[in-house]
Amino acid sequence: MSAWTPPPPGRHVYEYPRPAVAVDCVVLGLDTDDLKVLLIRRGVDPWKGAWALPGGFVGEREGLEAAARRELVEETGIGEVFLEQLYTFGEPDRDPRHRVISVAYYALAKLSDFKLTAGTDAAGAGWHPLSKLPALAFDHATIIDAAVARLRGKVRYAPIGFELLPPRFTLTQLQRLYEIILERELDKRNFRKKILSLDLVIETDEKQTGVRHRAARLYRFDRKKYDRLVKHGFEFAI
Amino acid sequence: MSAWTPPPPGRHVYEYPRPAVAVDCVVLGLDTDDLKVLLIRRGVDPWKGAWALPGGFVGEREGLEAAARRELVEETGIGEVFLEQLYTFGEPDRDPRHRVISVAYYALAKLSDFKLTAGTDAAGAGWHPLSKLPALAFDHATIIDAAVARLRGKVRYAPIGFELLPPRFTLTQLQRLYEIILERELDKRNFRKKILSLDLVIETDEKQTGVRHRAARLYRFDRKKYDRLVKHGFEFAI
DNA sequence: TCAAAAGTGTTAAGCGTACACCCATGA
DNA sequence: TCATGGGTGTACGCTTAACACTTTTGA
Repeated sequence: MSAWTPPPPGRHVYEYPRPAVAVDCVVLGLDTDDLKVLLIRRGVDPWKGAWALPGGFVGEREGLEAAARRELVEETGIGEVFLEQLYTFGEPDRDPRHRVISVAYYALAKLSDFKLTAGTDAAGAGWHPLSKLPALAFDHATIIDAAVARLRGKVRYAPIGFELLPPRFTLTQLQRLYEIILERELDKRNFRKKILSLDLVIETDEKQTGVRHRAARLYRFDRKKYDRLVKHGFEFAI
Repeated sequence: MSAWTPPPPGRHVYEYPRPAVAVDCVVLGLDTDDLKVLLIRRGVDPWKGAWALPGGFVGEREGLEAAARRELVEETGIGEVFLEQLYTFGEPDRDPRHRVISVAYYALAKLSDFKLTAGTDAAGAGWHPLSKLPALAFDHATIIDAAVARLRGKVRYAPIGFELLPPRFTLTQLQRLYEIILERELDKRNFRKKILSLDLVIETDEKQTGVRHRAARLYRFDRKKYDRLVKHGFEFAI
């Protein structure tokens, strides 16, 4: 940036070839027993017909996160989700035709809010388990790996897991969430003790419904309290 | 693969003005009792004469990290340092004249290897303590904040602190490093116990020199062993 | 009444924390 | 010999980890 020099006379900076700038979104959702990622089917070349991350080019006067949210709504109908910048991918040959730099974002969605059909739907969008992803366009498999690594790293030190659950959840659901993301089993009693000792997950007087065994109590995450504690130096940790 | 080709005639995405893509580098170094950042003086408008991060535009067929390393060498003479992508800043108005998206990197340098004069030198580069930064060009103050936050967060879970020290260091130097970065005092005995228990910092038979009190033993970080442990699931933590 | 998951306490080991004095060295 | 930092151990409290049975509910 600091090395920018004015374009020489007679030429304008816009005459130089510049990379195109895109955003791509890795939307992760939690299913019964695995994480899923939302993919769309590409309708145009290159990689026509392949599965790809939702995304697209950044508008001329549009912020990066704004572009990511716009693409998410346009291509998948998803709005109002947790969205965070992940990494910027800019290898010169990641797009076979011309230089495209992609600012990747990852989003955490409550799967229940976005029930697409299991594989593919009319709009060409579908949830795919991370364990069996189809062939993906461009370097999108790498981008997904980075998103999952970020989630795994961050879920233990930040209360982002709740973004994957409905507003009211059982402690067992929460435990399953950590087990799925961290890929290891947790002890039920120790988990509950730990979670409840943080005093950020508070019990409601509601119970689980539509279940054919003893109904569990529903809890909710107290974000206001969390925000307050963070201001005083509190650090969340599981 | 294929080189960039000029836009074909007619309506095409490439006719639209595109953001320029730059890289900026936050180079952090550890001084006796604070962290310093390497700034250069801008020679051109906008912000002519202001201090700014080293950086510049990404070449047409150049990777992002490659661009960051190139700018670092060109503008400060620094090569061969720890360098990691930080965040991409793309607010539409961050550059007053035209759209520039900047992929920020942060680097950790051994200050001793790059002794510039305390404030400014001939080349217009200088180390500035984070506690009294001059007025900075563009949103560079924000970028520096992000770099420091990343360092603070990461230093506890990854052995990146060593990048700020010479290859042989005393345990007191290492402790000071953590104290400066984390902004809190640590207990000497507990710190040593903890560090040595990780078994990644190993004692050499050398001693500190040029010091007017008892010379401390020098240690080194065993990166090979660390890499080996990481493969088996080990997690570094201070 | 059975199947399925909810809910609940105790103990032992390991880890973090607090704390103070003698030692080696160069000026 | 003095000033400066180097180097060392122990005790206490808290956190983590291991572990199994009873309860509730709907089918």
